[in-house]
Amino acid sequence: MTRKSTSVTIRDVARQAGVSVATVSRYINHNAPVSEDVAQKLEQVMAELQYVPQAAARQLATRRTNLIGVLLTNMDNDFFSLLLRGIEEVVREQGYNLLVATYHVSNRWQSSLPIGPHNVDGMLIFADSLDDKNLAFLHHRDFPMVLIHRTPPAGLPLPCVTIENKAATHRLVDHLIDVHGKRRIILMRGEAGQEDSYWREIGFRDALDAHGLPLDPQLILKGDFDRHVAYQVMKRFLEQEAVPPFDAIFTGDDEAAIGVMRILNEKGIRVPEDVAVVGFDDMNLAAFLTPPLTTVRAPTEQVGRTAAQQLIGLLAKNAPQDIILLPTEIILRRSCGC
Amino acid sequence: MTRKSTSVTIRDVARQAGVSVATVSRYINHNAPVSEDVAQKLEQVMAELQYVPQAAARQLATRRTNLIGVLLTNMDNDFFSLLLRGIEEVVREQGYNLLVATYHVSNRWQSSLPIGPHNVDGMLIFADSLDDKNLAFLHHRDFPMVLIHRTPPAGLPLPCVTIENKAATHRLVDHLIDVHGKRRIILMRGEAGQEDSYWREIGFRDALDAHGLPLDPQLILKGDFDRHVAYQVMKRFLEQEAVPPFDAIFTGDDEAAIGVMRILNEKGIRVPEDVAVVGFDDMNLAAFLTPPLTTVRAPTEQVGRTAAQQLIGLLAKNAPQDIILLPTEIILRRSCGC
DNA sequence: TGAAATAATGTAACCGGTTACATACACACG
DNA sequence: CGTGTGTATGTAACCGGTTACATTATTTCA
Repeated sequence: MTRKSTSVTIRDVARQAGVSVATVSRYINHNAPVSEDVAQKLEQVMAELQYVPQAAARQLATRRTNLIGVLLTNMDNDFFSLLLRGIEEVVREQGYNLLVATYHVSNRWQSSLPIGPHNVDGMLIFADSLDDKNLAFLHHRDFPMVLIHRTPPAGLPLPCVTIENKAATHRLVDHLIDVHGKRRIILMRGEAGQEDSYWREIGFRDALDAHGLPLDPQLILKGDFDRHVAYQVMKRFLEQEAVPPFDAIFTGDDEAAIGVMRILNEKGIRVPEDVAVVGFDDMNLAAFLTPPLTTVRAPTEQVGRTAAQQLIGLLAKNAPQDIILLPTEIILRRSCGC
Repeated sequence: MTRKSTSVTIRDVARQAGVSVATVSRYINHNAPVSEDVAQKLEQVMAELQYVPQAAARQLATRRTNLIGVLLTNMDNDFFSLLLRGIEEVVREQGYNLLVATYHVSNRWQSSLPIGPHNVDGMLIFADSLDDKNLAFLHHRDFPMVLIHRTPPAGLPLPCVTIENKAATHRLVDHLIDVHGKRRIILMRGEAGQEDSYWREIGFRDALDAHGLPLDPQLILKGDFDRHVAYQVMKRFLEQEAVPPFDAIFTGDDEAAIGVMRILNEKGIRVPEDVAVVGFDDMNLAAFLTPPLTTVRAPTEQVGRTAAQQLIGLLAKNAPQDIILLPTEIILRRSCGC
């Protein structure tokens, strides 16, 4: 019994069942009628031989991979757990498989993309994981893509799914000013170039403008959406010679809020009595911080689901919606003084 | 310019460069020397044509997919964010791509596995995502697999990576008894059949035995490693006619601890003054709960990395270590009374 | 100087599916 | 009874790479 080493092929099945490979293929894919007795015979033979079609061969022949790619900037955040959950759910329901990779614009050393037309049928692209040049190239090749938490660059009509950042931040800052009487609010930015960070800043500035409040450049810090960075930056801010007066902090996102609240606590500055702190995202932790964090709820799982649906629609040649802006909602907890 | 619709192939490159496809293939894979001038010409032509080899064709020819599969039970937990992070890091470094799927023993309706030998070169299997029958079948086919948070069933010498559950739980319960004088400790189990849950229970019982304490069956609850389930179960427990006395709760994992602490808070039962609460995992949240949660730190990201390394070792025909038990560490915080 | 070894390249079979096209057969209809 | 229509099936080309084997040119060495 010197088996040919490799696995059982469609030809083995065909031979065993006494039919041609075409008939087997047709039966497997249900794309042509097969007589009842042949069907039964095939069913039996396939079970007996434990036959499973080789994905690569099928992909080569059909020029479809049945794979959806997801490109993330990194996975260093519980945020991605939610996003992936939403994506995975839809992808699985629709009979696709999921290829996950990380990549970042700044990865100059990486020659080629881990996923792309050679690999997957379509691709979800998170934020700055891919630069405009690559984006343009792939779009020119008619490669189906949906952007997540990023709007398309000028001239590239790519569908995208993101969240409402500006108005929510505006309202949150309004709340700090109107309800709690705050006047000197620190703005903590996310990573440079990050779109969420950009729109949150615009919302922040608009709110200040609307109340005729100036934005003191000394009160602009850079938290990078990272708790450790935020901790260090805030520490340095507080340990300056002359600390500018401030009565509230918009931390950019919840991760940064965690770092900020820790250093405030270490310095004996009370939240919310001495200073109000607000975040963005409403991640799992937010409600459990001390005090519970006032923030903006981002429907991250829903973003994942929606983006996956859009992409799979694209693959079925459905015209996509250009831009989907999912609504966000202010969550008032203790940390702002409420 | 009526292009043949599909993408540029290795034959296009060969023609354009005036060499044979074999030479192109050799140059791309660096598995045979190519003269300097041909190399330069190819470099130029490939850049010009933006050539990227088709993964499916290569997979078919080499019978390697360059893909690692991960099978999870679900993604409803920040736990998986950490696990995937560790896995992804190693997989990327080693030049593989990552296919993520969810599956569960109980999914009877799903006919075939989303990932397997037809799909990937090897596979990481988390806990109960795959049943013994499938496991045995795949192992019989010499399919490279590594189990995560699960030891192999009898007779199947599969490598596995998991954490030290029993001793850590034992020490944690010791601590409750010895340091804080607890005598009536509630045991909250995880999902039935889950191996972590099993060993934690063993550790729990051993600790009680070692102190000559009986385990009151009334104090055994089922939290399913889920905050909502734990909340409801604990609620029902507290709303019984005659609530059995208790002075501490081992919640099984941190997720359950969250649910338990919430209902205790609602009922006006103080932690740790009235009752001590301890968890397991030390997830991101644990340190931020009120009070901060005493728990066991599980090196989840490290588990992911290690499992991925083992699997990739297997693919390179390295003999794997049979069972890798990563150490855990007790983290004492406020919730136990410390 | 000629035989043998070495280096660079080409030819064509092969991986395991899908599918266009051909074929064979049954049945209906004028 | 010949022709037409429809159904079930087979044959073989094709998808786009890899690689065994053959071939040619160049160098080495007895």
